[in-house]
Amino acid sequence: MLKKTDKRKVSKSTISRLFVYLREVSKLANLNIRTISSAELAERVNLGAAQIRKDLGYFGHFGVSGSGYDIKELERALKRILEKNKNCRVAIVGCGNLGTALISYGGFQKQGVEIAAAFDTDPKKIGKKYGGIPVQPLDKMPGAIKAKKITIGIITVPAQNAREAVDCLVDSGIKCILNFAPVGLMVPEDVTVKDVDLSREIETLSYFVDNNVVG
Amino acid sequence: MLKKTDKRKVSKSTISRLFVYLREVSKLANLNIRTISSAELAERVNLGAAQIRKDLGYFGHFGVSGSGYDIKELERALKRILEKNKNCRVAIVGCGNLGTALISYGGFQKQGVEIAAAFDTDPKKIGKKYGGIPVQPLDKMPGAIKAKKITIGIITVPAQNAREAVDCLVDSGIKCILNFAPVGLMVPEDVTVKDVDLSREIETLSYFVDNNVVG
DNA sequence: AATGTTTCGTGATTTATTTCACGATAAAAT
DNA sequence: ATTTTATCGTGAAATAAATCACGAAACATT
Ligand SMILES: NC(=O)c1ccc[n+]([C@@H]2O[C@H](COP(=O)([O-])OP(=O)(O)OC[C@H]3O[C@@H](n4cnc5c(N)ncnc54)[C@H](O)[C@@H]3O)[C@@H](O)[C@H]2O)c1
Ligand SMILES: NC(=O)c1ccc[n+]([C@@H]2O[C@H](COP(=O)([O-])OP(=O)(O)OC[C@H]3O[C@@H](n4cnc5c(N)ncnc54)[C@H](O)[C@@H]3O)[C@@H](O)[C@H]2O)c1
Repeated sequence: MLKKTDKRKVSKSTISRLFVYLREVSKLANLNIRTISSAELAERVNLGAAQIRKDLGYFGHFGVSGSGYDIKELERALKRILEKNKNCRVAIVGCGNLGTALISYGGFQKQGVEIAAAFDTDPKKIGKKYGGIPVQPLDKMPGAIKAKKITIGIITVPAQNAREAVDCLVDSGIKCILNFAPVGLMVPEDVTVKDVDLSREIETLSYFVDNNVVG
Repeated sequence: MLKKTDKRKVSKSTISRLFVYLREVSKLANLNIRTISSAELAERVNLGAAQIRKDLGYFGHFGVSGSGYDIKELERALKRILEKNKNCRVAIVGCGNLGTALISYGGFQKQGVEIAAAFDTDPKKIGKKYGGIPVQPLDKMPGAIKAKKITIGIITVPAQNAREAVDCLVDSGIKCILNFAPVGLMVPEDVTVKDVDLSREIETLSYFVDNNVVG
């Protein structure tokens, strides 16, 4: 296992891929398959075999030369690396089209992601429930975030309100934000923002369609 | 301007950032600001100034030494590079939580992205309309895609139905797919798939929260 | 007109990420 | 027991992307 100080040497993309491996390996475990080679796993997740071996290599030796990886063992190892025992709790800020779609999505639970609170400024929405989660006003945020041990904020408010949403999350002690609003957000050094810009994804794809270039 | 054959030298990330620059520059144009330096623009979009200059450099000389970029001119140039005059039409496959959120989203229009058709297999959904778009069965897809000149397919069906959705899109002539289902999709060589894996984004973020490492 | 200041454009450099390639190892076969 | 085969783990090489740094160009000031 990697020492704490070495963790920053493992790239974000590696970690992100480990979740893909875990997902696939869990699927295989349910099918009662015993072992898998890096090449077979690579095929299933559309990645290179060397990539998989290298990614795993940062954390230890999980495979057996000649026969590949024991699926149960690999699953256990990945769960340990990714701390998938520990649930992660998130708050949704902005209960519109997208926010409510996320709240209503059943798939997060299975991945250990719990939507633990939802916020909105619209008085007509406050008090409503989506997927059992009541919509609260912003001034309840600091308390709720602490009480529910929420560590991630998800911003699904219109771009022009994103500033307010971020400030409120940061003031509530949140250090990690997933932002769907199409604006660059300025945050303190110790806060991480990951942007998901869906319009941009589509536009970028469309550029490559029109130019017949595989991106 | 870059020759057609050179386009594959421009990275996907560069193209993706150009859309960000365009968005910001359009905003500035509306505020009647005349010029901006790469450093100021960089600040606004949370990127490096050199990055911006380099990205633009692939396509021509748009700036003026000493005074920066003329905003109107840069906006025009970016629109030309990105062919933002040409609208891009997409089809949504799977009108559940996420699919309908996308259909109902007003922001795509502004970015020149038109949702031109929607499909589902659920008989209860077929015929319904979301944001004015009627939900059609899968067997109408090839015809609708050709008739509406749709070039991008968006997959918002459950993972276990993604295979069917992809096959149907590919058979309808689609070469570019944005996939929200958390599965690796096998497609022919000439088809591009961009995955948007929201669970994975959250999980990856959460890993870095817990480990106090800024990703 | 000369001088100082700003900012671009871009080759060179650095950093990050992926892929290659092969020795080592373990299982299977003879 | 030896050979063959499969497959890992990983340093080295290749590729891709971001950042630096500086000459040249344009503007501003005196
Ligand atoms: N819906 C989509 O498919 C989609 C696609 C791409 C991008 N986005 C982006 O995601 C964000 C949300 O989109 P949407 O379609 O759900 O918008 P929406 O208008 O349907 O919902 C926004 C919600 O945020 C609430 N809100 C406004 N200011 C707030 C604040 N300061 N604090 C808390 N809540 C606040 C509003 O009351 C509303 O309920 C937008 O930034 C949008 O650009 C959405
Ligand atoms: N909703 C979210 O916030 C969210 C978050 C992360 C990932 N996702 C992923 O996005 C996808 C959609 O999620 P959702 O919550 O909207 O699911 P959903 O169950 O609400 O909707 C899925 C829709 O697809 C339709 N469908 C099923 N098979 C189909 C087929 N072969 N062709 C056309 N339509 C078909 C269903 O009838 C249903 O209307 C899933 O793969 C999910 O894992 C969703």
